[in-house]
Amino acid sequence: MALRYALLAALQEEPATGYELTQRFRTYLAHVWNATHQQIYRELGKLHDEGLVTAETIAQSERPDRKQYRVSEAGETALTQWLATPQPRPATRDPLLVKLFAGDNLDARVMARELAELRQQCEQRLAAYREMERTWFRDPGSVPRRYRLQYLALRRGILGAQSWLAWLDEAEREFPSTDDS
Amino acid sequence: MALRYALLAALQEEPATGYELTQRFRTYLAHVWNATHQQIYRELGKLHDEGLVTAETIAQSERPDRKQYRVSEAGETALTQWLATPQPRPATRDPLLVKLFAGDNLDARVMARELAELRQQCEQRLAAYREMERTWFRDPGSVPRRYRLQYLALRRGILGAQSWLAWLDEAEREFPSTDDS
DNA sequence: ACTCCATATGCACTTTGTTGCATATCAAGG
DNA sequence: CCTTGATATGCAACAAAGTGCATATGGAGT
Repeated sequence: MALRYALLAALQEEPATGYELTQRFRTYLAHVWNATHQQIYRELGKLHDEGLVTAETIAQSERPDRKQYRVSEAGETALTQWLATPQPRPATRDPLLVKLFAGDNLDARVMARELAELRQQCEQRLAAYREMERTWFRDPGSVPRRYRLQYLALRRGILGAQSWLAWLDEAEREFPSTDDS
Repeated sequence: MALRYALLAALQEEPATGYELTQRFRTYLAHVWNATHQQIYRELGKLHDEGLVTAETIAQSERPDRKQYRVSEAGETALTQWLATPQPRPATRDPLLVKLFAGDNLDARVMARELAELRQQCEQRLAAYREMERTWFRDPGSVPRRYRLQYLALRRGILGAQSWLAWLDEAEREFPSTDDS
């Protein structure tokens, strides 16, 4: 359900094509809502059928045609309504933690490698978030509200990554890395 | 995919009925993998069809029959194999953060209420985790490995909840609660 | 020449999770 | 007496997300 509203919100910031939206979801929306291009195109089609967005085809020589979408009035109404509805928290489902419940069948070296990979991923993400923080939100007080809210989402990404790193510090004591990378 | 392995891991700790498993998933597995009883029964059926678990029907007077499942050898093999396979991290999809990207359409009072609810939820969960910590893991060093790993999962729950509370401290500055509860 | 990558859009199939409903018994409380 | 809640198991329909594949062009690198 929320994908469509993520799309509407993104389109409201600026009209875009499916391709551009895909890029936004990969970059500065990755810590908020993940979606593939297939999912995005599919949902944009539905949104269009339901009249929540309008489409404009832009012909290009040298490149495939682009379809630019923008939010319709009905779309804005739908978005506003959804915003006012409290959303249930997403359920936790983490395969890594599931593994911890397998006890004796769990190989410590395999696990250590998986933890190392996770650490790398977290560090990379954290670095990317820090980079965004530096470039766009150097002085969060002077930023207009719209972007201050986005900064809050980014802050969540940062705090989330940090909390995973803190957990990894504990987990790596149980699964010491053999360090044969 | 991971649900079945969560079931196998849980059954390996101790054979159980779908009903008992449902209770475990609701209590001390809630911070690891969420599943409803419908999902659990369905997956147990598949697991049985595939020979990864065996079932024993226990007739009860006064109560509906129970079907107790236990992991078969094939099941243990499948579990071990899965454990050795690195699992991709679950993608972030958070409707609350999506809302932050809607900018001007987002009502501050509505948001403040949603944050308050989230805070309550986090605090409740944290208290529940702390309780588990106290009752089962008072001295983590003296606990056998199998349960030390479960404690690690619990630690993740605790750190996760704390990191959300830290974020809420920041978010509530942007959406001050009117405190008319 | 050939391959890879970016641009640009999509369909079809499968898996996974959600939601509503169904059934049967017993104990406890109003 | 009647309802609610715990015990105990499931089916069916639907929604959401994942995976594989398809197509078309142009530029850059080997």
